[in-house]
Amino acid sequence: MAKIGIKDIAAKAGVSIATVSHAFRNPGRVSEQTRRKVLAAADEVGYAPNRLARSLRTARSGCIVAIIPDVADNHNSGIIKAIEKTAHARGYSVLLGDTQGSPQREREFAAMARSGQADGIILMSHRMPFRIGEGQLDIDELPPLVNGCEFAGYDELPMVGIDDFAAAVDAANHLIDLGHRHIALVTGDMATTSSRRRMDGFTRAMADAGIGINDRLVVYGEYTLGGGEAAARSLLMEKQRPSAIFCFSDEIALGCMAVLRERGFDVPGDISVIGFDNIPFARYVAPPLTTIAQPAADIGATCAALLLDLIDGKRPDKMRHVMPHELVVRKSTAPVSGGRRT
Amino acid sequence: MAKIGIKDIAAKAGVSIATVSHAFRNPGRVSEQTRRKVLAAADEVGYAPNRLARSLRTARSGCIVAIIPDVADNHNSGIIKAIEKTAHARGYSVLLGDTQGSPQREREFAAMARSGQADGIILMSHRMPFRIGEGQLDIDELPPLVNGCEFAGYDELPMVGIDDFAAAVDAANHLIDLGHRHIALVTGDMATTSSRRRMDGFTRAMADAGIGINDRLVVYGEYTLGGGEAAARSLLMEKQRPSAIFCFSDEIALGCMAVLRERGFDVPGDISVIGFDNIPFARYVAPPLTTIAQPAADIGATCAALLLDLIDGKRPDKMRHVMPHELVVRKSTAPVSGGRRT
DNA sequence: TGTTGGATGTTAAACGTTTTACATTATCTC
DNA sequence: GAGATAATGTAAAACGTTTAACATCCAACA
Repeated sequence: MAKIGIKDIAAKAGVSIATVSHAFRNPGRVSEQTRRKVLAAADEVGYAPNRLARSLRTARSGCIVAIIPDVADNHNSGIIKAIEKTAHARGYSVLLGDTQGSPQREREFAAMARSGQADGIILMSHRMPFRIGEGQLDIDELPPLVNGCEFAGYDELPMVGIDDFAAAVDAANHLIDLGHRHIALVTGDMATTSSRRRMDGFTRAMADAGIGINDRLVVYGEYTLGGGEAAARSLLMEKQRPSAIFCFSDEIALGCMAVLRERGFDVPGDISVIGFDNIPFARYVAPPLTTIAQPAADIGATCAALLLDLIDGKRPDKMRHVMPHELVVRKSTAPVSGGRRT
Repeated sequence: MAKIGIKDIAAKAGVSIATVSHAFRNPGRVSEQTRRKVLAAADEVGYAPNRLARSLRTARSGCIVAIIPDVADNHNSGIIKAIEKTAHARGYSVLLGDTQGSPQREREFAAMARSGQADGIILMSHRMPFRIGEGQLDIDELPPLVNGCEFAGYDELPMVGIDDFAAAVDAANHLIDLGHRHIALVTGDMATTSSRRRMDGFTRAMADAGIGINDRLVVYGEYTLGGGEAAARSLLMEKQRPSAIFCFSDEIALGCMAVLRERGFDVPGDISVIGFDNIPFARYVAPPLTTIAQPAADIGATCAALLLDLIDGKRPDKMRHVMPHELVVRKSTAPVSGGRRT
């Protein structure tokens, strides 16, 4: 059985292909009787209209591409799940653009929107994957694009994410309020705007509290369990031991906590640890992790909704969508212990 | 600037559109000189060939769809990451088919392969999303499809996954060897073939050891942290308390361990817990989780490689690809304690 | 010198839809 | 019964590529 197309259905139902198309896409344009005839014929042979042909004709692919550094990251996967969900609800499919941080792959995925393969882009990166200006693309000629969690440098693009600066301030203040003075920092990739803003927030909070930052206690890591692990090891080699560690992600925090435990330190008895993201695991680990909650599902859903609106030609009413974050205090942070004060 | 197409490039370079196409797709068919001319023209205006038109003409979309119950699940996300990686390496994109277990959505995603939107399917479900036989599709008319981790009931389809039966036997024997007799079981969705086979393996191991299974100690849960949590709560209400719990996933295990801890039970002192999957977190939690490791990355990569071969018309040399599993003994299991023997 | 054949380029027909513009009826209004 | 209007169907032109078939040119060869 060769591939069946609209022609076959037309022949089978004894009508023209235009009528078949109308029967599907445009009921009302065709009598109820013929419509049923067509649908019956289609159903009988299991006809599925060719999406490519349709998309070509209508210049709408029905796909969006989500450009994301790592699907396997817990926070990311929560976001992308929400993206997929809302996209699907509105009839769109999502192409998975896992880049592993490679700018080249970011560009490759972004190019899908220029080749018609996708109608828009959710970009969870701080890099603009198109060449803008100077004879190249103009900023308002870009395909529909929304920036998720990161800022690619163009105010003309909608972006959704939390206020990383304020969130970091909250995290730092929590530690400071508990009496901590020797606070270590474990960052993720500092190329990202989110990490930079968190860093700024931390710096500000410390300054406001009149606490100096010990450079030897800030380690520039990466957003993984292994990153946290390595960071903790290096931190423990310092003779000035921190009484608290602020980690830029929960995965980092869990990595840290594992080596702390292994080395015989009690969390939070000896060292407090605060994470970031509030991934589902956070409340299940021992001790349950104090962290800054990000509304991953909302972020993803908002990104998708915004993008689809953009595709539909609706200008968003505001460009910066800052979602609420929240300090979630659990058991991994505690007042600095008098005995161990260093 | 209106959308630029092959015609514009042809005009710009002073050649026919056929030549432009050849210059890209088929160098050698065109002189080096004209080729450069064309590429220059294309580059100047940033021409990107329309993928839809190409796909329509060549009947190749360059996409595959990965049908998976939940991207946010740690084990799944590892698999899909590998799928994306190998697909990308071979020039394919992956459409994300997160189904949340809905058969309807499974069918919707699968339909993408019938409508030309995707060239093949990786199906991580036990349900066949097409109607086979009885006047409908014949089994060898299916789009290229490989079964990942689950078995949809057709030996004609390649499948890749571990030997769930043997893996469950290994897990059970580990517990049995440690002296456990009152072993609880927390399953995931029992509709899946993987869960069933694990159940069979467990049953067999227990039978072989001459240990009766206490029905009150098997709880039919779901593959989530919350599932594990609920299961543990119900298990602790039994007067016959288990000395060990075999969980069908690490997430379930971590959910269990959290409530055990909360209720004052020591793992593994009071109760041993063994998981399944060996997600990255497993070795970072406290206590580090004993589990059955699945080679998630290999599974994903193999699925993708197999599918792409299938698309290229290569018949796989074997249909059943059973990947190695491995018992990873960490600290969440221990010999049954004499004192607490119930 | 006429023939062959490779190298290079072009024409035009697909691919399977959607959609505009038109044709044909049927129905209504006066 | 004429004319207008609505309802329904169809022909054909797109959409932007790829590719088979054909055309031209020129070097090589007998």
